[in-house]
Amino acid sequence: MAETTETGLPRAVAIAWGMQEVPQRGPNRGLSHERIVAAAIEIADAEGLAAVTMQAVAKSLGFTTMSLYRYVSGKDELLRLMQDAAVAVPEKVSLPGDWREALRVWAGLVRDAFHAHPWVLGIPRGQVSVLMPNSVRVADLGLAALRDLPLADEEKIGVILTVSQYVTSTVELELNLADEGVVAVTPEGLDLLSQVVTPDRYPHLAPVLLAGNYLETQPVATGADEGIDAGYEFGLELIISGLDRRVHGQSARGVGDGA
Amino acid sequence: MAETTETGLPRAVAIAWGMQEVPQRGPNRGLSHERIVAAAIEIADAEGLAAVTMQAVAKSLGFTTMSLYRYVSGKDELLRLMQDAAVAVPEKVSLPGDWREALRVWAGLVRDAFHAHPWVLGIPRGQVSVLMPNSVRVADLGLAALRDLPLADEEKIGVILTVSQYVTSTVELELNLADEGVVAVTPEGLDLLSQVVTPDRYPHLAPVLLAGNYLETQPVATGADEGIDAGYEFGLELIISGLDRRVHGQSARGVGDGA
DNA sequence: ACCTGAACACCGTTCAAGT
DNA sequence: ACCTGAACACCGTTCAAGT
Repeated sequence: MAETTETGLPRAVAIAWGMQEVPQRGPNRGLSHERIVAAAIEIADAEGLAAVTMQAVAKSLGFTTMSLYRYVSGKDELLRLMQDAAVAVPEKVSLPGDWREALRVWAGLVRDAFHAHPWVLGIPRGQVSVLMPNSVRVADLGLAALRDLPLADEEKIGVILTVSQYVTSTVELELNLADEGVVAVTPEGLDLLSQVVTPDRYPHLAPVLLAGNYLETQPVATGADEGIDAGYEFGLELIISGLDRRVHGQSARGVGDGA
Repeated sequence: MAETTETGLPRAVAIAWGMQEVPQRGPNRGLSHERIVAAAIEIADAEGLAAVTMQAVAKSLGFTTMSLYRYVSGKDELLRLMQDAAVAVPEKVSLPGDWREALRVWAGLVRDAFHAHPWVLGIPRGQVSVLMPNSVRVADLGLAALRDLPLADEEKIGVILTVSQYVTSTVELELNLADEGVVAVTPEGLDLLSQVVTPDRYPHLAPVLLAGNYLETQPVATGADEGIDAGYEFGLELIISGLDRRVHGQSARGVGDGA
């Protein structure tokens, strides 16, 4: 459904790759896709995604709101461009030789990008394109990390999708907790809650909640990042471990070679 | 930061558990939290999240927009209540004895819930509470699936977080592709793209893209669900496999120290 | 007490007009 | 050609007023 240009690509993709030429010739007071996206990102970094309105972006550039529409078909398109620009990864990246370590580094790069621009996670979904420049770059790096693994291309892509999805949702959860604040639950609140989260209705969770292990596991409470990072690594290692096992041929099928 | 009621719980949590009493006595023409949330969900199911405006919800109930504000502090709170109500899981669920199979079933329940109300994924983040009724229910079931596993409570919670996060992002990706449509890329578009996604700049991805394996792996193109489901199961099995290995005492890090 | 009516500030987007 | 000005339809939310 994404509007396709005469080039056969979604407009945002064409723009991001610099293929959507701005006609030129005329006054040209200096507006461009790049400047618009950069201004929008600056606002998002400073004041959050909600502050990114067409009027605010235009104003910060010294233009009227409507001038933006000559470069961007609407706010949706601007958001897509912002999203891709924000998940940039360092120009030079050297990945370790061991695929497990390389995958950890790669996951860390993705995670860092989200930490640098957390508002990316607030962009309405259904607007991500795997064909945008930075998505392509990240995918390429991911495949590089798995270079030596005896897997089919489709499987490698499956792995990097799984890992990047995992990283995404981990950061998302992290941010949710950070501003929702488990702190919002006072001891009295917990007391009240335990009247309704009873062992007979929630036999497995109730004991954990009462022991304080449920909310404590949701980090932030301590203010330290330890809990968060531990949770992040826990899941990542689960995936890596599962992949390791699969590669060594001892999944459900059977036990393989002794290599 | 979430506004806390005098009960010591976030307002949305109190409402969802039925602890936020509506004062009563007076005209009372029949509005209630439940009816408002149900009406909003009906609109979201039929026309998408964007169609859920305070005015639309009120109108569908035959009330004025402002009447809603007596029950709900604002749209944010309404969205939180909708979210929790939407991820409901069947009343009676029997999980298989084997934890691997139980985890698969559990993940499937979560996945079904998102499929039934895909707009849930469009709700702005930072508004999820793990203390809402259905979240608690789902967590309880997840712990039930892991009942017999020799893991600490914190670790079990880590596992169900990892799995539910994975399921969430899988469905999200799936929906993105469904309405973004890889179809939007014509053969000419792919041609154009290959001029910029070159083997020298993207050594690992370019060959895959040219072979058609990149976009094909992103399903939908075929219209069949096979690709999607295969991708979903691939990642899930990776996690389960990793967990299995961990439980059996041989993590990826210490491959050397045999079982 | 519950609900309404009118109003406010703001948003994305259009269109015709200026240079 | 690029940009502006005025205007439109819509949104969430407020406040004082009705019953």
